[in-house]
Amino acid sequence: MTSLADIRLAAAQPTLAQLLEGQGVRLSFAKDEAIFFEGDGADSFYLVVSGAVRTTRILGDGRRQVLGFYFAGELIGLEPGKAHRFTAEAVDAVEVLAIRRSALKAFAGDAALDRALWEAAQQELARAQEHLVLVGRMTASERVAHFLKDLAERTGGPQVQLPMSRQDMADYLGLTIETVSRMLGQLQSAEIIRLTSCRRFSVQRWDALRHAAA
Amino acid sequence: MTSLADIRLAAAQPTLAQLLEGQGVRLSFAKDEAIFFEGDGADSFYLVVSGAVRTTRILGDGRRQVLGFYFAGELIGLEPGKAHRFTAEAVDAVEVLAIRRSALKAFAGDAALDRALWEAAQQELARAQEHLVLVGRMTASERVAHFLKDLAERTGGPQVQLPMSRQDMADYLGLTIETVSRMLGQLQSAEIIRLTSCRRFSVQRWDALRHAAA
DNA sequence: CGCTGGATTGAGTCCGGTCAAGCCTTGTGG
DNA sequence: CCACAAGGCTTGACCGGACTCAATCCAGCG
Repeated sequence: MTSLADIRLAAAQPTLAQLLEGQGVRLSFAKDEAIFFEGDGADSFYLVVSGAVRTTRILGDGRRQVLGFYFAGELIGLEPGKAHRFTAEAVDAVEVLAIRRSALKAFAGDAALDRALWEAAQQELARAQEHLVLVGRMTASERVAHFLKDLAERTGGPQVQLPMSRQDMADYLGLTIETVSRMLGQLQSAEIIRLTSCRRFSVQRWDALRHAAA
Repeated sequence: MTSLADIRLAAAQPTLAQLLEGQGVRLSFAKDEAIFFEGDGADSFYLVVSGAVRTTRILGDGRRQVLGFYFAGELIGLEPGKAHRFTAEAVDAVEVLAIRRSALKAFAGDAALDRALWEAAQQELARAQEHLVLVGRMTASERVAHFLKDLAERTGGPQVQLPMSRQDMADYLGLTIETVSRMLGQLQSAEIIRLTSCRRFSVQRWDALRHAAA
């Protein structure tokens, strides 16, 4: 059910999902399937409809950095140039809306869409910068705590699902799976979180989690 | 002297500096002076005219991450929201063009400017992501080599100036000044670079430098 | 020429990585 | 429905690269 307040809010700041509704092509991807590869022609944007997507860069010797995780309503493919600068893969079963860049050009002059894209790009930059501080200057336990806090805040519920593997988390945080596992153990011993399964947790003490994330 | 080719190029892809020429207010800052602080209202963009600027984030306990260095022709202040999310400081003597965001709105519809801003934002995102890979997954020597390579490529000349201190470099790379110093020493012993002074170097073997940067 | 602050160098420590073993969950096939 | 296999996760022991602390060097500047 949609309230009047919701309608006003939507009118003031329509989301990308709303603006792009009905546009583009719906595509499905299985767990670990690639949506696009680094080097592929970047002729489309992808709006995540459901599931989780990771973007990654692989170095010659196999080292991997996860640049980001994307959930429903988030946009992938904001890149300069005509080739993708990283790979995007489905973390679990994923549905996306693929929108050709050329199709967007047809909207030129749509102020609401322009504005939403501009905001999304700036938001994306802000996230990359936060991520940089995390990886550049925080300890292993701070990184893991920060990651869990972010995820819990994005989700909202008391039980938080971890769609990604330990390897994904480690490569996102610039750590190893062993270190991630140990830090999770520590946070649990400190009764800050509780791992109800290895892909699901709940926050026991929010203040302590925020403090641990520094 | 401006050739016909230059004019055509400028017409095809005018730079931000060209588009904003004559706009805004020229400001000067002394070494280490702040252009704006984290938390300040973000009502302007700043186009660097001369000198070098660093953007930084400081954590509660004094740890610092340098998010980026900006040189002549580059734009600072692409941020969502109305408050700056980091501090910008002059690395050496700096001149900038301060342009009110509201003044830019007056240009709405200027397709060339819109396009240039959009490109700048995407370029900035790409740089942040490269930086993330550097800090998240590269060794100390790779980080330093990569930094020197980037700087040398941006500069062009055989002699490259380092406007920033070792502390700035360390905080950009997620290392300590001692480690930066040691890695510089190693690169010099390997005859890949030559430090003509501690703020100036030249590349001896480009292939080796690129290789060391992985 | 001496002062001062940044840069270098050295010695020792520690956090996170590596290697290895074992556990637990999930899924599959008898 | 259970046995088993396989892959992901955890745990432990040890190692090493980068950090810390400290002494010294050196360049720029008054």
